[in-house]
Amino acid sequence: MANRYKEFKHLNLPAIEKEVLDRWQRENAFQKSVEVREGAQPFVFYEGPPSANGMPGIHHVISRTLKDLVCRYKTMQGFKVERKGGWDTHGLPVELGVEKELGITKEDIGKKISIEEYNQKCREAVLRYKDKWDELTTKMGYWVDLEHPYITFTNEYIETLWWCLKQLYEKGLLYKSVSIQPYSPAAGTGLSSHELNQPGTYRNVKDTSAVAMFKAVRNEKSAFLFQAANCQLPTANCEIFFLAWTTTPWTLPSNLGLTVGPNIDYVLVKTFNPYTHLPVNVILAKALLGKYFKPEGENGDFDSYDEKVKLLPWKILAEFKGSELEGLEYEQLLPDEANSLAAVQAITPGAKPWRILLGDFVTTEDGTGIVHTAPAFGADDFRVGKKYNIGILTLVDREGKFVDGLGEFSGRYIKDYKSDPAYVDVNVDISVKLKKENRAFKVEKYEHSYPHCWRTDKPVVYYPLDAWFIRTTAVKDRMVELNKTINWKPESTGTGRFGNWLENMVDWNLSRSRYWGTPLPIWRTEDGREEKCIGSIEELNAEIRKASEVLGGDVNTHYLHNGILDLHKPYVDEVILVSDSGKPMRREPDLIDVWFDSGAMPYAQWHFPFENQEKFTQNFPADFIAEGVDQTRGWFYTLHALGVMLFDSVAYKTVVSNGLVLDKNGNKMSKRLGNVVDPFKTIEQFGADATRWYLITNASPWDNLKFDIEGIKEVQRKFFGTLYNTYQFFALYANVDGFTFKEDYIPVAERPEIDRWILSSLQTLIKQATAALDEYEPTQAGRLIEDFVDEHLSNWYVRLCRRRFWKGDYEQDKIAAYQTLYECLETVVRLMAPISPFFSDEIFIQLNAVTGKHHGQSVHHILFPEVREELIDTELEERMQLAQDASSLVLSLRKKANIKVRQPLQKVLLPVLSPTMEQQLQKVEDLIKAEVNVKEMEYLTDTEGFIKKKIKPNFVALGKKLGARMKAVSTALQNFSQHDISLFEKEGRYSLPINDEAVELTLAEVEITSEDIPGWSVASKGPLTVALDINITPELEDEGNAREFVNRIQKIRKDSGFDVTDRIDVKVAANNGIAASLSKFNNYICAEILADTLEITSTIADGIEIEVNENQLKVIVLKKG
RNA sequence: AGAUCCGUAGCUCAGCCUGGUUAGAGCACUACACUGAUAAUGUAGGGGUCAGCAGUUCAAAUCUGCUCGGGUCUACCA
Repeated sequence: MANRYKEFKHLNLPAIEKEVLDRWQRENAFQKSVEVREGAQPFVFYEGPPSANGMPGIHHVISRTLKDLVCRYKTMQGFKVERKGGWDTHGLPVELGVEKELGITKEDIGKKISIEEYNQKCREAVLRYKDKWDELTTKMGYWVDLEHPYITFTNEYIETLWWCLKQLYEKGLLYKSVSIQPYSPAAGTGLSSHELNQPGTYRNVKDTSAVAMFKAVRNEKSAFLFQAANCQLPTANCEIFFLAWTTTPWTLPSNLGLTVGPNIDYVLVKTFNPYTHLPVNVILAKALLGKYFKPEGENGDFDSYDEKVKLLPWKILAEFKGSELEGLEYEQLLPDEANSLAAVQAITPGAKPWRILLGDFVTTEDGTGIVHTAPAFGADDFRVGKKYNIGILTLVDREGKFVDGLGEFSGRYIKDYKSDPAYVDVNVDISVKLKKENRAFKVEKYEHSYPHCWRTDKPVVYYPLDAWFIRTTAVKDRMVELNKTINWKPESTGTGRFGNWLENMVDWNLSRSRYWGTPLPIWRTEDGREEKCIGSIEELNAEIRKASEVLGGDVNTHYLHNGILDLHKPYVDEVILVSDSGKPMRREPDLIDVWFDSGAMPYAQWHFPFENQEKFTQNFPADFIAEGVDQTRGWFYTLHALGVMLFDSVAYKTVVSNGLVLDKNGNKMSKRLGNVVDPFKTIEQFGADATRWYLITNASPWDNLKFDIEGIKEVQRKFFGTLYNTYQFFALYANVDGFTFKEDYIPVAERPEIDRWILSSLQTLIKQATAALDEYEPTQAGRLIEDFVDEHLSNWYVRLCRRRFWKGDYEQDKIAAYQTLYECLETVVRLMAPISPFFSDEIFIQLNAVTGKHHGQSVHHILFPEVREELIDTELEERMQLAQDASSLVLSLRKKANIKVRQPLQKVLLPVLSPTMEQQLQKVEDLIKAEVNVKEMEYLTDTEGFIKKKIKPNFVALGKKLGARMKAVSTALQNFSQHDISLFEKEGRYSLPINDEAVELTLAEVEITSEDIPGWSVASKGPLTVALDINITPELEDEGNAREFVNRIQKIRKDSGFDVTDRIDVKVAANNGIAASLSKFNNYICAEILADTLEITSTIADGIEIEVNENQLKVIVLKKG
């Protein structure tokens, strides 16, 4: 055991961290922190896998600090906390990165580069920055198992994913359907939302838009409309039309419905068709009348309507809600062979098209408030169409041209996909046709923002594509229910963002048309009648052999010998399986959403159920996970969905979602803006500890953080600097006195007031910090620790106790001081260890190296401090607060009178309002006197006429009782005389007449404070008032001089580099006044400055010039020996 | 467009859940002081329509509604 505490020269956090890191590595500290808890209750943590194909940024440091501190804390709480690292390795960003690097596009795959080579490139690229990530992980002190991470592209991982998929398949939760997705006819491929969100894809374009007229069918349901239109007889003039607007007239042949908003007001309007000038009745949203009709035309003269005058007369015939229109039928707009009822029903048996539907998505911002609905070409359309079973028509092929059976339009491209100079816009032709047929109410160019394919620059369309779905909607209620058991931090994310998301859930579209990812393990016959879902490698290999036997030829010959070695494309696609009826089956070509990869990590990280069954059982569900709030609908969702579907369980019990890291101006960090903060540089410069402390204490994790390097500097200076100094102070004197905590622990009750106070505060801190951490509020915990170190420990305890450490002999009081300060330091570093693991460990080790109080090589192996409730003394903490306040008040009075603290003063007057207050103050009297340098404290109790008092209502206590009478009482109290107040105090109660009614008041319901002591200079804060006697007697002046002189000599000692224990001889030349002071206090001075002699003469030759209260002196200070 | 979080001093934040009468810290700035641990600290000073409007209440930074501004997620539409 060392016998001296290490004394540092400077505080150099990065250097200390490097040493600590080396030690951790040497001693396998992380591994050991898990091992020492062998057999203990596990605390389960899941690491959300990052993707290592990009560089880590500062925002990764915050979420990882959060994860790390919780895990460290729980370890210190006695739990066994394993943390398996992981890597997310599939997905589009990887593919795009590779394509960029190789200078190819998706079309080149299979041509310029084989899928095999392409995927090989992806596999290499995906862990490109793994080293950088590992480095950051290590340097920031994030303890996570980097040796055995799970990697999503491995066969084992994928095998578990397949197992999961098969479970879902067997539960009937996996199905194939169409979904409406962005599709680029020019490129012949679907686009992901990621691709659609590339900059520049949304562009303002001018399209031909048309308000088409859909003719209502007259029947029982629609009778009320025809009645309103005054058409008792079926005449040609009596036609009613629904108006619907579209910016894509090419979708009109595929129209199968019209959607209205149930709560939107619609009107039936009598008017003329502006193109054909035929009288018509039209229906549209009331709110949009102004778009089509001028106010002057309302109730205009229908009989003398002139086609040349552009003013349409119009008249509202009826008004109704959208909900009243539900189910009404209309005539098909552009009937043809390809979109006949027979054709529709051939695709969707039993479909009932051309009806009015209700949909919440309808707005009255544009168009007519009636939405032309073509299920194939819009996600909303598809959804509402499905609900009403109106069928689906896709009259445009994958190249973007009309199919056969549409007469004049067949074969024409809906947009200029071929860059044909002779291209004629089919949308215009459709509009012209409508105009001619009295089926267009308004046709115009319309400018709007429309997405374009980022590769071909051609407009994207929404198009039905085959996709596999997970029927999450089937377990929606259960997911909602279980979500309520999850502890969300902050809570609002769980109930709000996540809760709402669950409420509005749609089935999970799993399909991705890509190359590098987990293949969907489903094989199908060509007619789609038979299919097989594969759930393991073994099963696949068995099926491979079976197919080879049944189908013969060279089917699967490559895979017969060793089985399949890589579950990725292209290999799985070469495998042909055989159906039960003996037909060949090919794999469904899709890959699955990478979110499935990460959502299945609780199972796949252990290769469950093929291995580690017990391990899995012990580690599911997680006690805690944490990621950025942007993962709410990503990882948090997929984990939850799979947990519920596979095991009817939550996947995590607590989830903390942290906010974003913005730059100091509140802008999002991006490479483009050049405001990204390099985490390596930051850690290099300021240390991981200060960075972590700053990130955690500056703002709650879920608030966005405005990252400012100045904030880290402040943390470093203020918190770590103060703590470091406190330790240095301790080490300095403990080494001098040889304190090694070998003496018995002095019972706290036997220690001085101030020791009991700091220990009581320390217990309070432990209690509060523990509570905060238990509630996943590390910000609170950090701030509490900070306050304690700064306010209590350093600026009060150490400041007031300084003398106890360097004065006097090594006996009880001094030992008590050492024991107390030691306990504070050691406890503080244990409390802060989870947040800032390096410096705390260093200090802990240095302390423990001498005292050996703990068995353990690291603060991270021992237990978190436990509160000793019996040491908490609230009264003591309160009176110390009084002492601090009183001192502060006296100092401010000194300041006002311009009397420095070194000048002793005679007396402080303190009016006390109760005996308790007096007792409390008496106990801290010595502390106050020493701190403010006064000789006596006098308590004023009999105060009438001497102290001026003030009374005001205790609003909290009185509010409920008085209610509206509060104001009157408040005014009455304001007018109380000194006599009234003292009467009240004497009686303990007062009867106040308010509005002819007596209001009884007790002392507890008012606050009485002393305000003034006539003739004295006073200061007050709350109930505390102090007055200071500022007379300086000659006696006091002498002492002031002596103290000033001591101060100067101490400075010389320090400047001369003397040791704190060196003895000196002093010679001083002083004029008469000062000389008298010095000689009078000769003994005191010698004791203070450790001088054996203090010689006072009239002159000395050289020596150092000093000034004592405006007197010039010369001194010679000599070190002895 | 919807959901959600945020808006308090020049800056970073507390206080809001549970309403109570002078709205607090720290940083920065100015002056003075203290220091035998201190890169600290103390005292004093300037600095606030608590984003805005309306409501509830004896009383609103705090509760409710609306509006504005910022962020994020989702959707992107006739």
